[in-house]
Order: sequence, then C-alpha cells, then structure tokens
Amino acid sequence: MEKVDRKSEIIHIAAKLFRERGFKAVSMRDLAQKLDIKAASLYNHIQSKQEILMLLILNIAEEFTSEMSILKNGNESAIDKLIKLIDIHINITLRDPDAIACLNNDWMHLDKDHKLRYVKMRDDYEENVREIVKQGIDNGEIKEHNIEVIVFSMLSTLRTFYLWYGRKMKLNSTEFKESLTHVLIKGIV
Amino acid sequence: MEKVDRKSEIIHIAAKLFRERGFKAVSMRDLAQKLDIKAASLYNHIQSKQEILMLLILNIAEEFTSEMSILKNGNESAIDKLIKLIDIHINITLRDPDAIACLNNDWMHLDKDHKLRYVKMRDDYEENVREIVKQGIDNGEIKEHNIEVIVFSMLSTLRTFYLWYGRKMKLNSTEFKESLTHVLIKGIV
DNA sequence: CTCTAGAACTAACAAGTGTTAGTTTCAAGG
DNA sequence: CCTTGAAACTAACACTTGTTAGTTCTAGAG
Repeated sequence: MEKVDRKSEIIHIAAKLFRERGFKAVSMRDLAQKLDIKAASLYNHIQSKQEILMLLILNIAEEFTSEMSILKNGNESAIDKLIKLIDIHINITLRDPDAIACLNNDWMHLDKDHKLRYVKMRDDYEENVREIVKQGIDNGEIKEHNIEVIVFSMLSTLRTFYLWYGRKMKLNSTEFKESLTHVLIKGIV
Repeated sequence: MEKVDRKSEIIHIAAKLFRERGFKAVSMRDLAQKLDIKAASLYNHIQSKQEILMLLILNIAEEFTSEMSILKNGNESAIDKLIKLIDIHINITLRDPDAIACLNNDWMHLDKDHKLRYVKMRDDYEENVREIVKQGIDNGEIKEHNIEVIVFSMLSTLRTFYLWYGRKMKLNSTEFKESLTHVLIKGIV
C-alpha cells in the first residue's frame, strides 16, 4: 500500500517542518530525527538541503503556471475565470498546504537561478490575473475599481488560505468555495 | 536633527534585513556590517538578537491591541468599525512596513514567553474582529455569509498589504483606502 | 550460500553562529 | 589637563551548520 519511496517521505516531512519553523531554522539533523535516522543518511536520497526546497517550491509554482495557462486560453467570461482561479488555489492548498507555506515564506532562500525562475513565474502569474481583471472591467463585468487593488485583495486572500482552513471553518470544500466566491466576487460586481 | 540614538538605528536596520531574508538568515555580523561596526559592538546597545525581534514584534502587536480596544468600545456601526479597521492597518503598515513583515513572518522565532504573549494578542484581536462582523450580521448591516470567511478575507488582505503598496499602485494613501474599502466592504453589504 | 546494492551508520571537516571578556579610542565636562 | 563614560575594537568561546568519506548492515536475486 504505502509504497511511497523514501525521497518523497523526506520531502513531505521537510515541508511540514519548514512550515512550522522556516527553512533556515530546520537543520538536517532535525529533519533526520523525525525520520529516525542520522543526518548523513539523508544524503543517500537527496543531493542537498537546497534540493528539497527547490523541489517543494518549483513543483507547486509550475503547477500554478500550467493551470494559469489553461485558464488564460479559455473563453469563459472574466468572472468565470476568477471563480476558476479561486478553485485552483483552494484545490492545491487543500492537497498540499505545507508546500504552499514554503512557497509563500521560504522562496527567498532558493539559490540564485531557481529564485530567478520562481520570481519570473510569480510575476507572470500576477500579470495574467491582472489581464483577466482588466478584461472584466473593459467589457463591463467588473466595476471600475483600481485593478491593482482587486488583484492584491484576491491574491492575498487566496495565498494565505493555508493559514485559515481547518481552524474555525466547519465548512466542507464546496461550501467554502461558494462562500469565498461570494465574498470575493459579488463584492466586485 | 537626526538625534536618533544608536539602538533605534540598529533595530530599524535589523527590521529591514529581517524582512528581506528572515530572522534566522540574518547574522549579527551581517547586521553589524550594515552599520559599519563589528558584531561585538552591537552588544553595547542591545542585550541579544532576541531582544531586537521582541521589540520589533511586541511593540507593533501592542499598538494593534490598543487600537482595537478603542475601536471595540466605540459605538459606531459595524461597517464603520470595519472601515476604521482598514484605516488602522494601512496607517501602521505605511509607517512601519518592515516591522509588519517581521511580525507576519518571524513571530515563531520569539522565545517561549514572548511567543505566548504574541499569540494571545493575535487571537484576541481576531476574536474582536469576529465580534464586529457578528454584530454587523445580527443587525442586518452585513449579508449573512460565513463569519470566518469574511474575517479571513479581510485580515489576509490587510496583513499582507506591506507586500503590495508601492509596487504597482500609483495611489496616495487616501485614494488607496477608499478603493480598498470599496472592494472589501461593498462586497459584503 | 553468495553477491549485490541500497540504506543505514560513525567520524570528521570547515565554516558560521550568538555572545562574552577585556582593551582601546575619543569627545565632552569639570 | 584630567577624568569619565560611551562606543568602538580584537580575540576567543562553545556550539551548530551542511556535507563528505568510508564503513557496516541487511534483504532479495542468482
């Protein structure tokens, strides 16, 4: 059953620790201890501490990028695209909240090249959201507010969802999506 | 003129570095270098690295707490209280964005007692926001959505404002407040 | 039973950490 | 001119960091 290889297990537990304490505050010895092995043994499975961080962040970032490219090329209305955007964020967050936390908080500890790639993806992503909102304003679906404020408000909420779900919210994911969509969208229209 | 003492200067620069790299990734030698002195010299002014973090975070946290206690005892409508809440967050963020970043990202590195105090203040603060929203729903000012979703959406946006202002927003603070208030409040009503 | 290879181990490294002790520098006040 | 005290310095400490080298253990294949 649980035929996950050790590498995935290491990365999974690392994500949990990074989320709790931050990348820099988790040592390889801390991580090893959680797996009941010695730090040196980790290197039979991974190349470096950096590799763990890189895999955690870039995999998720690429998933967002690929979802966005589908969304972008669709021909729904702007509002429907924003609803799908909420859906994407909630689905990924519910599946992998620890990785989302790492992406939010520890991206600056990526090494130079991977940081550049990450920041590029992030900027492009935001630019695409901006385009969707702009399109919605142009064809009258969305009230003419400042675009940046709308993008900021939406993405801030979606990106920090991992901090809130499961705390005081006794909603299942469908109910939650509906409720959040109401709050975020019906406010704009 | 610039009669700021050295301690404030140290804390100010530390906040900037902590914001960029995170508390754990900034060494006392890094901090000293920015001030053109040696690490050991810092200890003529501060007690420890922890003290810097503690002052940065608890001062801001206490400011939020005290503002909230004024807000709470006022007798405006719920919506007016939420508008004031936006105002409080934006004012503090504009005055001290680096400290806000520390509070958001590095509170877990506070030592045990200060962390407890911080988390208590944070929980109380959120509970007070919840009460305001509840009050607004009870007297019909606010549509009956899930309370937690509204609180989450508002606080997520306000707390990460430091990441956005000055990036693509060419609004002055008054214009911005109005715009954000529209987006956050008019969506609820 | 033997061989192999993956995965654990021990020991050690060079570099970096926060912090302390003790010393020097130097401008302001008497 | 002398004293004082603040604020810088050098040197060192004990400890932690990520990582490597070399070794042992062990389960499965032939």
